Amino acid sequence: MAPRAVGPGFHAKVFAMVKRVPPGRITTYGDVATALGSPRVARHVGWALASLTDRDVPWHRVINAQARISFKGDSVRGELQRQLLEAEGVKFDTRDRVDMKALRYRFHDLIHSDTETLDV
DNA sequence: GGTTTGACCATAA
DNA sequence: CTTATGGCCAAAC
Repeated sequence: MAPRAVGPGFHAKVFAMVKRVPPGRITTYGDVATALGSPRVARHVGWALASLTDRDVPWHRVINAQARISFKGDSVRGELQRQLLEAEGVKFDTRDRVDMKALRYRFHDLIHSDTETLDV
């Protein structure tokens, strides 16, 4: 694949949004997508990051709603992401899960917190 | 310009 | 808990 080196449009928003995430914090694709205006574009968020390679975008701070690292096929990226997060102080659970409730970074109050998943 | 795909999410079983 | 299915939308082919 040969992605463009310039801002493809939607990706630009994703990149800018991910750049907002402070170190030691994590966020989910859905949150980024919601912050962009539509929670349905969650797939594009990850897909946009897929085009990333060496940029100022902390893609490793973006995980899925399951509080786990998502990767389809190449597990190498997942291991790398885990190392990058650990380097920032993010601790992983025994099942490779992070404390989303505490580390989840919210871009704005635009996200509905109606459904609170009470687990554990 | 139609088809395929994809680092997802929510819901159901 | 895990697995399966549908949906959603932009970019790549």
